[in-house]
Amino acid sequence: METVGTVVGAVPAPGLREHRKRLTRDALVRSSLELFATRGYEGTTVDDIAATAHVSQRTFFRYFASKEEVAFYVPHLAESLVVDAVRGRPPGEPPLDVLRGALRESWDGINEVVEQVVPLELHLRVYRAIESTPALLAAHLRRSSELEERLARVIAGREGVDLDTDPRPRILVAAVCGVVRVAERSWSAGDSGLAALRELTTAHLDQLGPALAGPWSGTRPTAG
Amino acid sequence: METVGTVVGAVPAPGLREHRKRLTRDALVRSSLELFATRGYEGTTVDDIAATAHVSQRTFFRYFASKEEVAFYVPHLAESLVVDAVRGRPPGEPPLDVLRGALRESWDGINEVVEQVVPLELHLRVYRAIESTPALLAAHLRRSSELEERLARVIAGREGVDLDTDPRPRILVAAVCGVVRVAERSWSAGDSGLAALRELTTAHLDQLGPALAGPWSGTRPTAG
DNA sequence: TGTACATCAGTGAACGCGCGTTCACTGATGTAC
DNA sequence: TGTACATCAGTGAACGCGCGTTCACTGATGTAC
Repeated sequence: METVGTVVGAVPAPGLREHRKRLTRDALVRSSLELFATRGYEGTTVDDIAATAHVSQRTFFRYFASKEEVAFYVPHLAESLVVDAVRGRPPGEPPLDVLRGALRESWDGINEVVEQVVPLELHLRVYRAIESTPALLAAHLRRSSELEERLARVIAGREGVDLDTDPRPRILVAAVCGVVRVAERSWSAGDSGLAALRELTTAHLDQLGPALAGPWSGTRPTAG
Repeated sequence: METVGTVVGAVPAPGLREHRKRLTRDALVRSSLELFATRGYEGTTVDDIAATAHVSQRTFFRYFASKEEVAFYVPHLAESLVVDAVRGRPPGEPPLDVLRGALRESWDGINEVVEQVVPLELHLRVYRAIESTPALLAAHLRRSSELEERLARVIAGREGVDLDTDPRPRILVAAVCGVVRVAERSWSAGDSGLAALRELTTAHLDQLGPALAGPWSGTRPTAG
């Protein structure tokens, strides 16, 4: 059943012990997400997760410091890709385009990384549930604000400005992430897939300028 | 010691029972904030709060559904003022100016409302601590996202656009609130008062345009 | 290839803790007459 | 003004619950020789 980097894999042989750790950890993540998706986050206890993954509760806490941590393991992986993408944008590119470009080029990589741990569809079901689960939404927003800080740091570095005296990096990132949040939120209300989220995000980003410029034309934004 | 709308007050006589309820509730809020400010939020139990306010733990839960709720009682009051201010802006004003104007004119009212319940200085100490207390920060951000939704609804109504099909109200609000968050965050890192937060917020809002326009001039934003 | 030892993933059981709830109750405030 | 009753704020004590921790332990993997 498992094909996680066997002999043919391009990654260095992990050693039996490391290999088992990865199996255990992925089993915990998968069990968690399956339970969250079916019974809900609040309706799932750490004991449930451990039992479903066939390990002791004690073992769960060797891998994850809290129930929250396992819930955001997959988003955590995705975030690193976005930060890396920002770092890799061509020098001289205007900062707003840097963020937009980095987001656009991250999607496929995120897709891949997620699939290595859990079925993408399962991740999406849980990701959608974040919005309607107060504890998860709160944690998600707090984590997002940490991501914003990381991104602002990278942007400031790229642009050669001082984050302590120049508020523009944090302001830019806050505005862009705010828009991304709006897209996330609208998306989670429906039942469409990742492609829809992608399109909604870029469409919303294109509306940032028009939304700030006023007064608006009475009926519809500039781009359908 | 207490001068909460005595005989001379403009508000209708509250009745003895209602009056006592208010005293109890305010005592709970004040006790909470004092404990949060000294021992920290995590270091304070609901039993501590009840004991300090000289009521039973049972009574605490008659007034507040959770420890989180009492922590955000004062911000909750302030939010209503901002929403009302948005509603009261002159018709035809461009939406970005509506938000900026509403924020600017809310400060004094917030000040007053807060002082009616707890000393402003105490509120500020706790408000500052939000940023460094993961559980509080998470709750604050989730609550802020609810406020954003309320604001977007009001803006959409004012502008006569449909919130379900036009993303601009939510996008505008998200961008502005994102910037306000950045100001809050910087402010909480220092030890200045409410006036400083006020100035920082407006200054940051003025930087929203420049931050989105790029590439940035190497050294400093347009306005110091 | 084989033996001896070190490391460390996993165990199981028990516990501390604080949140929030439930129960049956008391006594003060409000109201009807 | 006085009495009878209704309402409802507050009580106290006990509890359920799940998170996250602690303890002393087992047994598999890794390594040195």
